[in-house]
Amino acid sequence: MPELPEVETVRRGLAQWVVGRTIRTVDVHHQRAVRRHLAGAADFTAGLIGRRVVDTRRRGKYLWLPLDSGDAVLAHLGMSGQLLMLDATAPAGPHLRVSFRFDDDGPQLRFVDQRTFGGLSRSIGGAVLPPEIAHIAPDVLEDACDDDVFHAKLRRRHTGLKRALLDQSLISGVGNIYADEGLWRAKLHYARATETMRRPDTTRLLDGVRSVMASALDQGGTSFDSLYVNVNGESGYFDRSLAVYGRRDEPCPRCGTPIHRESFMNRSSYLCPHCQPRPRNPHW
DNA sequence: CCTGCCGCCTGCGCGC
DNA sequence: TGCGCGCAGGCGGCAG
Repeated sequence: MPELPEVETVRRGLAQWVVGRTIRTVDVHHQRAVRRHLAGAADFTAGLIGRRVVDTRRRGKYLWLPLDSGDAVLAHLGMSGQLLMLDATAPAGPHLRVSFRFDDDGPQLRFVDQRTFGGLSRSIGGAVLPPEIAHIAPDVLEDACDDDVFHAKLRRRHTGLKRALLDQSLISGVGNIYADEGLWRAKLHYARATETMRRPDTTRLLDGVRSVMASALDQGGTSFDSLYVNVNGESGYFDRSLAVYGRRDEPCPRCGTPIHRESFMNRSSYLCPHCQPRPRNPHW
């Protein structure tokens, strides 16, 4: 499940493999992969051929490849999307959605996505910041992410803390896994009413999210010696760095209390019932 | 305007 | 063995 560290790992891989190369052909193998390109697959492709990739950028879980035309290839990996660099002779595989060939006949860029929640589009004039993601707030690792601004927005909300953390228009890059991990590090409960957050609470929360993401990034960013642009959440840090996510009944690394799994927002939330006590006035 | 819920997808693992 | 179901979950759209 790609969240910010995984997407950033992919972006770094792409920076090595595609910047400076010119697109020769683009094949859309599955229409759903370009559904966000409203003008259709043919239009998506037409504006890419002959264009040179000049950079790689990311905000939150979105990444984009600015082109020399001023447009950009905008990508979201969804639940299961991968951007892979593969030799032309590599087999297509059942989940191949879009493939890019370059005019140097070098490794191809392939968008592979089992569950098809992800997708690509061509963002018109989106090289600097695609207008399609104007509603996405700066992510937790950006300089543009102002902690005071986030705190003020949080206090104006009337909802639970985890819901707010997952709202990409408030702060971006955080998904279910890093939300749970960040809340655990900050010793905060997911149902804490956002309007009751004090500045030190917000500081702890942001510290928690940033630190867990930083260590994930450290451990995810080690495998660029092959053509494979790592997006697979199962590899590397996934098992080692997580304190609570997916660890029901295992001891809390801090206090030993068995981790709880609770259903919240129709998904799993993992927490330590001792370190993260339920607030007196929870906001579900 | 704000909040919260639904639908979109596929593969895996479990219980009967 | 096989079938059905729950689960994984990000996000756009929309209802209230």
